[in-house]
Amino acid sequence: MFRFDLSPSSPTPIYRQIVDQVARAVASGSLQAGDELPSVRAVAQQHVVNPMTVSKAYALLEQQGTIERRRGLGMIVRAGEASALDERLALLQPALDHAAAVSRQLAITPKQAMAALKLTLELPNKVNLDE
Amino acid sequence: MFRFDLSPSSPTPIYRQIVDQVARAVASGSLQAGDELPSVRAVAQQHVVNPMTVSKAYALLEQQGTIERRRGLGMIVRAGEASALDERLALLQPALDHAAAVSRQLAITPKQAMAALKLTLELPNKVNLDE
DNA sequence: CAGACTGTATTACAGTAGTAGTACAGTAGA
DNA sequence: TCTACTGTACTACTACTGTAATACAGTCTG
Repeated sequence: MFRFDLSPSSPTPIYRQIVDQVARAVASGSLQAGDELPSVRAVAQQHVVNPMTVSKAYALLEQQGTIERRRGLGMIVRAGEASALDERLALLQPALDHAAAVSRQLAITPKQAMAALKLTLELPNKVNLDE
Repeated sequence: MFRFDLSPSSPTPIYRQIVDQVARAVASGSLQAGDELPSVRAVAQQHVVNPMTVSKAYALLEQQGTIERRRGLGMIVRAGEASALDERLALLQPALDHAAAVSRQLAITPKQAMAALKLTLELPNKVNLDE
């Protein structure tokens, strides 16, 4: 069962985080057509958010054709295949653009920024706050 | 004269972007005590935002002791010295954490993500959207 | 059928961010 | 003094995000 990683302190709204994470999971192949997503109530309870917030995200995803909402049954993924690497990289690009802009603003050299990212990427056990 | 790089499409509120960018510029030494910041009206006009939004950011910065607001004269930086590298890296860390989380969600390997960041960092002429 | 789950609808509210427009007060220079 | 800049105050508004509580409708299982 898919697991969301929601960060209330992020400037990105909760519902947006849900939508983005499902989109990414589909792009990466973690989620495939036919997979089930956790129920509105389960997500709301687990992440201590209002069910309507989760429902709003799922409504958007349904609108995009990514999932199908089934009253009484829950959500099912409808999207097709995982994306190629270049498409996935395009989805990563905004985050990289931001990190690059911030490092420039901080007068951090590319080399230093790269070293820091390398550490961040290689510490999967570290609790990373998403978004 | 300091130049802001504001992105209306970012989830980060405009006033927050202003505050963050001044903080980063001070940390990097780009802005030093005694430097002047552009006026509320100039920033508002240039970036097509309401002057009160800019004023709000400046008010926060004054509250933090980073700047001094002078009616009729404009803003002056009051903060002290640039930060050491490790402090600057700490300011970059949230952006790296996010990029790392997104790359994981997209099943992009560390090597691929690093290569993409390298390209992003080395294209200063590219129009990077901040935040 | 009852119970336990599923998603939805509804209403009203609160907080945050941002806005428009106007006027006031302060500063500096001609 | 006038002009052109400076920041602020104020009011009311809009848009967005998220919430609480409740009840309804749908599905499945024992």
